Amino acid sequence: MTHYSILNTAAIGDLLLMTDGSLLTGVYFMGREHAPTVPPAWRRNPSHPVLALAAEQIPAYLAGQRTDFTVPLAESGTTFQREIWRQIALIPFGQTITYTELARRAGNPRAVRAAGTATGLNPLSIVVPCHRVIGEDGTPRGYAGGLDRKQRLLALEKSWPLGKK
Amino acid sequence: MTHYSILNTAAIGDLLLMTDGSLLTGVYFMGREHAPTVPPAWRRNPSHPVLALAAEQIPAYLAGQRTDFTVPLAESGTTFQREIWRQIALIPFGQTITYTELARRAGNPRAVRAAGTATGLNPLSIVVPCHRVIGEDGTPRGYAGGLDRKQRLLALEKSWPLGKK
DNA sequence: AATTTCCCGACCGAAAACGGCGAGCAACCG
DNA sequence: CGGTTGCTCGCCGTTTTCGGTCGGGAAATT
Repeated sequence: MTHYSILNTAAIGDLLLMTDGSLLTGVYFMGREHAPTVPPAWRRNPSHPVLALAAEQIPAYLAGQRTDFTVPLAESGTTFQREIWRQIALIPFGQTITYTELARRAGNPRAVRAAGTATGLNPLSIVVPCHRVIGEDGTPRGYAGGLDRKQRLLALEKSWPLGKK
Repeated sequence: MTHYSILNTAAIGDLLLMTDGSLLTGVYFMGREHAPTVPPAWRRNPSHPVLALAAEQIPAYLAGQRTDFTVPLAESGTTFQREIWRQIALIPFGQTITYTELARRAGNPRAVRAAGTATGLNPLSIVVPCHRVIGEDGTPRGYAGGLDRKQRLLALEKSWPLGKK
C-alpha cells in the first residue's frame, strides 16, 4: 500500500513524497519530468510517520537548519543505478563531484554518460543529493526539477552556515 | 453436471472452483481474464468431495503448510496445450523455468511464444503451477490473476519453509 | 462441412535510439 | 591572440523497436 503527501515549499515548489509503508520510496518535483501521476489506489496520508519525518527534515534543510537526513530510504532500480545512487548519497553536504568522478567511484570509469542518465532517474530528489553532481567544467548540466532549482540548492549549500559568515 | 464453489482467500482473492463430478476441471481467479461466468445450470455445492478437497488444500498451500496437491485433475485442451500443461505440472515446488525451456521440454523448441499462449490458458491456476514459468530475464511476464499475485506466489515458495529458518 | 486466411498472444534476441558526459576541433569575435 | 560557441564522435546502460517464431480461434471461402 502506497501512501503519499504533497509538501509545499516556498524555495523549490511542491514535492510529492511517497512511501511503501516503512521506507521513503520517492521524492519528486510536482508536475515535472519523471514525476509519477498519482493512481487512485494510493492513499494521501500526510501523517504517515515516514512522510511526516521527511516533511519535517526537508523544509529544515531548505531553511539552512539541517545538512543531512535520517529518513529510511528504499532501494530500487538496476544494479548499476543502485550503485550510482548509493555513491551520490555518499557525497557530503556542501561538496560536489563530476559525472566522470561519479562513474569512477561506481567502479565503471568509462560509463560516464550512463552515469548521467542514471543520475537523472534518481527517485529521491534532494534526499539523495543528485544536485551535487555537476559537469567537468563546473556547470550544473541538468536537473529533474530544472536547472534553476539545482542552482538554488547548490547556492544554499555553499553559503552555509546561514547568517554566520 | 457441473458443480462449483467459491473459495475466499485473504492472500490472493476469490477463486472459482469447478468439477464435473469426479475431477477438478477449473480453478479461476474471480472476475479476471478467462474466468468463466457461471451459467444457471451449474450447481453451487461447496460440500462436493472434490471441491471440498481443493478448498482444503489450496488455503493450506497459501499458508505455507503444503507444497503439493492430491486433488484429481481433469485433462482438457488440444494436444499441444495438454503437453504444455503436463510439463508445467512437473515443475517442482519452489523452482522456476523459462518459456523457452518449457517449449523445449514439450518437444517443440521453437514454439516459445505458442507455449506462452498455452500457459495463459491453463484452466487450473495454482494447482497446475503456471506461475513457475517466467521470462528468460527472470521477470514474471504475465499471469491470469495479475502480475502482483504471481509475484506473491513466487515469494511464498521462495521463502519456504515458513518460520523454520 | 472442410479448408484457407488472418490475426493475435503470459517470448526472445539483436539492433537501434536515447540520454543530466567529455574531449577535440573549427569557426567566430572582440 | 584568448575565450566562447557549436559541432562531431566515442562512450555506456536502458528502453524501445523489429523480426522471426508457432499454435489456436474466428471469419472468410470453397
